Amino acid sequence: MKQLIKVMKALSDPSRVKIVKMLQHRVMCVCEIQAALDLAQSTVSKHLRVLEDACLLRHEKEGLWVNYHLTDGSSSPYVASLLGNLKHWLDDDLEIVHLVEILPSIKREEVCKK
Amino acid sequence: MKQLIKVMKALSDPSRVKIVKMLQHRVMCVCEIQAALDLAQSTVSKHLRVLEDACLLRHEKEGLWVNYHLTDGSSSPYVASLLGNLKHWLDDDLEIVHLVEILPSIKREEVCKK
DNA sequence: CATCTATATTCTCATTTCGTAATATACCGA
DNA sequence: TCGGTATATTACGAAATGAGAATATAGATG
Repeated sequence: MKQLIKVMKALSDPSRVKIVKMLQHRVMCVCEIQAALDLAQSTVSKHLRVLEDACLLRHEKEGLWVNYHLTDGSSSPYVASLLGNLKHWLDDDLEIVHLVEILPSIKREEVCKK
Repeated sequence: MKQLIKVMKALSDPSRVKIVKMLQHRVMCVCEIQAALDLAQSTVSKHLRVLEDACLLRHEKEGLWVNYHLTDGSSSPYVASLLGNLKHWLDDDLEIVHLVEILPSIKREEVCKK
């Protein structure tokens, strides 16, 4: 039960769902996600932690950057099903469509170094 | 997006998930659910409202009683998928197993009239 | 080592959420 | 219509949540 609740809670926030939808298209670092969602860096960092704690994401360090990507869902049937569903859910949501559209223009070399 | 978040939030609380799992087995009125979960009546009533607002439940009046039951999921793919998944999810969860076990012993004629 | 940069953590505040008790409402039966 | 019962709604407190600012940490580079 605890694990299910953790996954459901993780996916109960629009920003976090948007993060998942973006990561379906490519690996992203924190500052790229921050640029896409227009949130404070600490806010993004915390959202990522919640998603990772629910086993929806993983991260790998690449120098200064930290790359986040979706997991394969092998940690639990909840994660597998929901990540599977989210592959098509919201694909016609206007906000998501827009996010995915601007995704190619968000490059870490340009977005960071403020 | 809003609809998805509403469904996810509705299923982000253990008590509400328990209600869904019980309703898989039979229709229940508020006082029966209250007896099963050992919560205040107002608490149960509010949980039911959240679930119904997310289109996971419906209710029908039967005299003084209000019978709650699961929907068929036709309101949205989110509801359909999650209700579908919840048909087998948690079936081996100890707390859920226990709830389902005591379910037959909870009868409105005995449980109400305090 | 000193410094810059990307990220994580901490602090604080506003909002939401979950719970109960108290009250209001709806419906049944006498 | 009156009393009783089941449920919904309201009021309110404690705890969790989501946001940003400020600070700490980690890694790269000179």
